[in-house]
Amino acid sequence: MAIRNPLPLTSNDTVCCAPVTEQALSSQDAADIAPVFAALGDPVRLQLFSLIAASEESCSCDLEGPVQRSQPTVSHHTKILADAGLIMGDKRGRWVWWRVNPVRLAAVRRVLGEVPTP
Amino acid sequence: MAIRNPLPLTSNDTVCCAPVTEQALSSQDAADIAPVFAALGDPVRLQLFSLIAASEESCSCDLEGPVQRSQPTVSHHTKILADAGLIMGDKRGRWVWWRVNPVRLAAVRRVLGEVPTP
DNA sequence: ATCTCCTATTGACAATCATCGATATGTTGC
DNA sequence: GCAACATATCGATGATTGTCAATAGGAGAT
Repeated sequence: MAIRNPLPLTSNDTVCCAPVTEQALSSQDAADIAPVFAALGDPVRLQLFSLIAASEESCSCDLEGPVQRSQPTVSHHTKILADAGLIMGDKRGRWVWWRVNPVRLAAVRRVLGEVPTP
Repeated sequence: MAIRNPLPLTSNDTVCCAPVTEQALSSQDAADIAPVFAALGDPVRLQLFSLIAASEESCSCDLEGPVQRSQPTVSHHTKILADAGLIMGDKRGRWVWWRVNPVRLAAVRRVLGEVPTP
């Protein structure tokens, strides 16, 4: 369940780029970050992400019902969310438990120009 | 240059849904909001959006250079960003001047669970 | 070991999308 | 009116994507 890194994070958890409201992105940075937004850009994945984000942990078996998609399709979408670094999976026994990656979520917010909390 | 409304805003500028960190989205809400993230999910569009967001106003003629795409392609992408409500275009003379829609941008941040600024 | 259950992968297909050349629309200046 | 320019639309094409049936991989239980 390794996480590739389309939105690079430095070791101290800051983000690669300044908020878009402050500085335009280079083509390279845009190419790195866009997949994270694309991951949230599908209705099924956005709902899956919200289901996982709204509770501490979610089993995959709890996700198929709400989104009304087949098991392979849900697995496909969780993989895309995980590759984007937005969620992390933890296999315990037969189940995979998903939770959001709060650092990545904060990074996405910051790219959108969130005012830093003082 | 009318704006369709995939992410409904009420008259008082609040958002349709609670942050995903607080409550999961319904299928309907996810379907409404996903196009906004999809609009940011293309590298060219994300860079265009950042170029527009980083300055008060941007002429279309200033956008083709940085993203290295043809005029029809840039026009296509600005239309998608505008349909998502993320940018607004103002035609003055021969040029269209683009600026971000701060309300919509704040709404997107809020969906991602931004802490409300007190 | 075998059976059962949960998840991931493969293969295929229809649908959507990004891209650009050509063209249309509309505006400015002469 | 006419020429020049900025933007939008159309049509076509190659690439990507969302979906599911079928199958494989792995973990617990008996």
